[in-house]
Amino acid sequence: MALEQAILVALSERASAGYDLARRFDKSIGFFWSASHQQVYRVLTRMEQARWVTSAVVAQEGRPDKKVYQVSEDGQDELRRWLSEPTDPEPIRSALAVKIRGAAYGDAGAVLLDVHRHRDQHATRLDIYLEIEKRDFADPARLSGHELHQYLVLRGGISFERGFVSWCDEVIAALHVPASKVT
Amino acid sequence: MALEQAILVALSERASAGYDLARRFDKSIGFFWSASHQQVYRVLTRMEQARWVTSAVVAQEGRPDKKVYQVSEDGQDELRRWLSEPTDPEPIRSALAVKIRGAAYGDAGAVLLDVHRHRDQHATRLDIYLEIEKRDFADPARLSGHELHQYLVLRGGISFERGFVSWCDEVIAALHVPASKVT
DNA sequence: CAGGACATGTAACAGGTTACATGATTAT
DNA sequence: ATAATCATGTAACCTGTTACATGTCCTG
Repeated sequence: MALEQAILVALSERASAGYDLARRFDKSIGFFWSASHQQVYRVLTRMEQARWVTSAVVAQEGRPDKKVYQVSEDGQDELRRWLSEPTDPEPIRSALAVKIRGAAYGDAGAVLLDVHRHRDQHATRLDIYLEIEKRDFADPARLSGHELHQYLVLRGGISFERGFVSWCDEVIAALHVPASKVT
Repeated sequence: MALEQAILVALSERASAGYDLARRFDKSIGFFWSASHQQVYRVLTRMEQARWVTSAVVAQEGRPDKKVYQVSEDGQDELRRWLSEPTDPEPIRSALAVKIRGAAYGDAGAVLLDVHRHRDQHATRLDIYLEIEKRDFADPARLSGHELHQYLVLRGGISFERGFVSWCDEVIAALHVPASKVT
């Protein structure tokens, strides 16, 4: 129910073809709402039928034509409506947490290895966010409007990734067999 | 793909009927992997066919019979296999982040209100976790094995909720129109 | 000439949500 | 009486994933 709205936000920021949109869902907007290109195309078709977006075919040189979508007035209404409505809390699904909790029923060492892997992935993601923060939001005190909003979402990502990494470190510290216990 | 394994972990901790399992997915294990009772029943049926679990009907006085499930040897094998396998990162879907990012295209005040709501929900959840920590894990240095694992997962929840609340506070501080700007 | 980027999709399936259905017992 | 708790499900639907399909152009 919210991929539609995420697309409305993305298209409000910039009109795009399905392909471009799908790539934007691999970064930027996709950092907070992931979607595959198949999903994007399917939903875009549905949204055009509902008249939330309109499309215009744009011819290009040396490349296939593309269908550029933009938000219609109905789409703007819908986005406004959704923004004013309370969101219900997202269900949590952390396979890593399930694994840690169940580690005693299998190879706890393998689970620890996986915690390491996730730690590294999230640390990498954190670095990307910190880069973006440095590059695009050097002076946060002066931000306002849309830029401020983007910055705040990025801050959420930074805080989330930092928390994840430090949790992994705590798990690693607790489960990594200390020398005193090996004997 | 991981509800099966979450159920295997839950049933390894304690054999249960579908109804009890479903309730445990409303708390405890459900804090990290949510599932509705319909899902639990459906997957349990599938798992019994795959012989990962076995069931025994237990008659009760003054209450309907219940089918108590327990993990079979095949189920234990499957859980061990899954625990040794790398988990891929969970896709992130935060409708609240999408909302904040799109706040400029609608009523930013309503979005702020929703941020407050989420802040409160997560603060409540944090309190629950802190209560559990105090009650069940008073002396974390002495924990080992399964109890330690449970504790570490709880620590993850605490860190996540704390991070969420402080992110909301940052958003509220940044978007709450300061008196100097009202004039 | 092979591989990757550009561009748009379809089809089958798996996973999750919402609504409905049944029936007993216990507490208010 | 009525609602809540115990207990187990079915059916329809929506969302998301995986695999497949097609064709052009540009770069190495």
